[in-house]
Amino acid sequence: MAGAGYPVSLRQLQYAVAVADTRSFRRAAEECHVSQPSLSAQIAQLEAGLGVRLFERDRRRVVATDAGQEILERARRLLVDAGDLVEAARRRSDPLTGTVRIGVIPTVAPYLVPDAAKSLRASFPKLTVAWLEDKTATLAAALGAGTLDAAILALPVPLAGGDVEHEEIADDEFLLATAPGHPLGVDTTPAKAEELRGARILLLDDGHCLRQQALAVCSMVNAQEVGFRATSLPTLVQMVDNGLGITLLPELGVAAGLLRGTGLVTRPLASDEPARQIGLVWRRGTARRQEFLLLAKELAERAK
Amino acid sequence: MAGAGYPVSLRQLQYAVAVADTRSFRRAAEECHVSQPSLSAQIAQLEAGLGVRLFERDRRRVVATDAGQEILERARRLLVDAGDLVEAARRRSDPLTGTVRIGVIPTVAPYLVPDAAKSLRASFPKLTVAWLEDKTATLAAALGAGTLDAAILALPVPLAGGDVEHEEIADDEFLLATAPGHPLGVDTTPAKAEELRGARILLLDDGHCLRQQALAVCSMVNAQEVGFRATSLPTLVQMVDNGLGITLLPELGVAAGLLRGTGLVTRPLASDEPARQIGLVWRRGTARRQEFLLLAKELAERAK
DNA sequence: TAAAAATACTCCATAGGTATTTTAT
DNA sequence: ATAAAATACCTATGGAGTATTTTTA
Repeated sequence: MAGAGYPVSLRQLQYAVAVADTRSFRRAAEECHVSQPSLSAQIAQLEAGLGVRLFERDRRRVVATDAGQEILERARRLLVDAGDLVEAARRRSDPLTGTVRIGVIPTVAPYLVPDAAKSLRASFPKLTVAWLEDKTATLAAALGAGTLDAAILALPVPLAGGDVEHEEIADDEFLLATAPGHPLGVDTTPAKAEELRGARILLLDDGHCLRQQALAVCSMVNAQEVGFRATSLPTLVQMVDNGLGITLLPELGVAAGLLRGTGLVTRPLASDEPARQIGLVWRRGTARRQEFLLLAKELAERAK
Repeated sequence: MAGAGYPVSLRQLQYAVAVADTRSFRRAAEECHVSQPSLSAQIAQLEAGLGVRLFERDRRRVVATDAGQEILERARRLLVDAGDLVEAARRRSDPLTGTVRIGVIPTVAPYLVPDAAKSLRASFPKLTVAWLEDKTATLAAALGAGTLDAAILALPVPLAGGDVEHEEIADDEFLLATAPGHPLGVDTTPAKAEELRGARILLLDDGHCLRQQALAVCSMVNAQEVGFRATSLPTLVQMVDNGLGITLLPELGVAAGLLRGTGLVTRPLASDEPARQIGLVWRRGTARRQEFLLLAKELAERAK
């Protein structure tokens, strides 16, 4: 078991990952705050220790070899795990303290974060939350890379690689939103998907997961999407208010005042229509699992 | 992403694990081939870097603190992963070479290993296999600890922690074995479990997984186990030959000559009775996955 | 030629060693 | 009294720095 010690060091792996990320020894050295020769030496030593060339150095670019690809992938995971180990120790000496980086998707952030931040500050005064707003794909990547501690996403989590756990925060139902006077808005009983058939539907831009989820409702009845798309929920609301069509809005946003200042009318969807689940997601093995469970509980309270 | 570098080193973690394993700084130092003060210094530095005390040093014993328990667990995983990374590089530069440590359970080893070793030597001449015979629980632990590369076990794998993959090698059917002239042995048609009702059954000692699997067949019909147990299959065969009862034997052993020199009679069990599956198991993330797939294929051929 | 990585060397921070002290039973 | 870990202090390996050369589009 003891063997002869590992012929690699975490620092060397860190440097190698930086080289892979920046595709340059010089830039990697900058990023790691060491001189280029120092970094070169460490990479050379790493390659010697492993008995394998990791990078092919061409004149104007550095590319990972086939073996390098695999080693780098393992190195990234190892470094994330090492970070988790360190973080675990920090948690031990002082739990619910320090800074936690949480990503939130744009269709949830404005309607949950302000309230949540206030509530968390009250419940966990020593915990600082750095909120980050971005689309699902970006957040998922950051989570895997260890630059994000947790993320508030729509479930199920579409994470390519990487082992994650989650805890549900809220069921976010869709509401059918129409301009005042629109025929679909007169009735106030729950709307069946059937009623959308042939209606002019406005949706969010691509890249928003909310778009996919709304499409799932629409596609069932072949509803007709109009030719242009909104880049945010407030824009979408404006467009509907201007009579360009109808849309589906998340209850969470509406409850948080998304419709303030407009004349929009909403109806719930019939209960058999799909709702989207919002959850708090984190890397399995994170040091802060306990905290995230508490956080999720607190957030679930707030979402009601 | 770059941050300030990790305040821990693989070497420090190695030392810490050695201390946890030996429960002594002095013995850990020996195991790591360094002086005791050197190791003490590294542990102190590690504790300082993590901001947490890992070990409680009492007069005559060293015990891991609560935090130490968790950190050590993470450290072990990290070191295994680091070993896999190094191994992955080695594989790259020279695949199907070197030594691979494979554990085998006692009820399979004598009947598969001799043949398999010969066949593997022919197919992969540069690969040396170090065979290890032990019970399932021991092998599983060694696999998790990284002191074993793979194991031939009965499926499903009863691994507590640790992520493993497997590939099936063989379906090992049970044969009903009786002393010559025993009423259950006259017929040669497949035996129904029903027929075992009330019979005096001989089984292996505890700790052998084969015992559990045979019990699964017996318990269904409430067969009666005799008061003593065999410690190995050959002993079991002798006992049956001496008329102490009947038993269930794995086809694999019988095919390999387990009954040679005895008068035992066997009948297959009816096809709806459970057979045990033998598989090759390895840690997920091992560097040698490709080799193990080839190995399993080769072993599956041999098992026929 | 110019930009990037490799080499040459110097320096110092630190892992490791030996000798010794402290501590707890 | 004794066994084990901590401390003191010295050595030397190797990681990091600056200056320079090599390499190749």
